[in-house]
Amino acid sequence: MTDQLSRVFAALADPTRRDMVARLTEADHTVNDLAAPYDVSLQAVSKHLKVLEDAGLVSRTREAQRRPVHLEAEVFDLMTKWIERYRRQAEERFAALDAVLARMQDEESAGTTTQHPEGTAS
Amino acid sequence: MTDQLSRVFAALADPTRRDMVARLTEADHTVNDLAAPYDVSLQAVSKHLKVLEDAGLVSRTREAQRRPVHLEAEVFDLMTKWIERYRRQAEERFAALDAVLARMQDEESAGTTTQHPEGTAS
DNA sequence: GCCTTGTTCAACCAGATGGTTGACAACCTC
DNA sequence: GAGGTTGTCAACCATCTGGTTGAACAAGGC
Repeated sequence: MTDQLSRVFAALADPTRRDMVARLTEADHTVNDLAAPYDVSLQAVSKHLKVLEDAGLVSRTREAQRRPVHLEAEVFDLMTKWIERYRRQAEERFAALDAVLARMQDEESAGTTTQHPEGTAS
Repeated sequence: MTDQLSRVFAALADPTRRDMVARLTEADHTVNDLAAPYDVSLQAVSKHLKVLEDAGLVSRTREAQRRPVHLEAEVFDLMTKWIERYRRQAEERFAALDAVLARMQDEESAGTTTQHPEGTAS
């Protein structure tokens, strides 16, 4: 799992980390700050932050003893680009399929052998 | 990791699974079909498919001995909704921050005590 | 009924992940 | 410099993950 896209997806696969990211969209936070709502050790939170940092989702600077955590929102684009690309491709394909089905339906009701009346079908 | 959003992110955190999804946007595939390009056992691919299925990203039907795999593209929306929500929130915050900084810069150059000439600052 | 094709289940293994506790580094304050 | 704050590093542990192999199951084809 070396590529960044994988790391970003993996980082967001954890609810705690997603919650951290959500909170970081509102303001920068220190580690203690971030850890407060969760019922885990500070060290565990520090580990989560490392995962987010390795994925490029956050950055940390130094400010006296504190290490404020800052969201790097541009990384979201990596994901949305991937998702949108394949979503579009899938939608085009499904649209084409629907068109084919509709044409088949038309041909059937303009029809050859079938004997159901045309108005009752849902 | 019980919630679906986590499962979807986790499912796409693997390059092999992302590639499968990408190929499934073009056409449905059987398991054998899907497995062909990868240098792993059929069983491993079957496991990957289980992960994708549990995440709701694909569905499988039966067709003679075959088990065609079909992409369920709507699940993408789950992710894009999450991402877009927080991306927007982050962008708004950063924009507000930029505005504050700009105002501070204005006030400074319109200036009280500072004695640098107004036109040289980048 | 039996063989072939397509797929999954079960058991196992190495390595990653998420958590813990304890030590310690870096920095402010007194 | 002693002492409190803030945060990380190291070692350890249980569980999950992605892979393997071998056996089993399901649905036709013959």
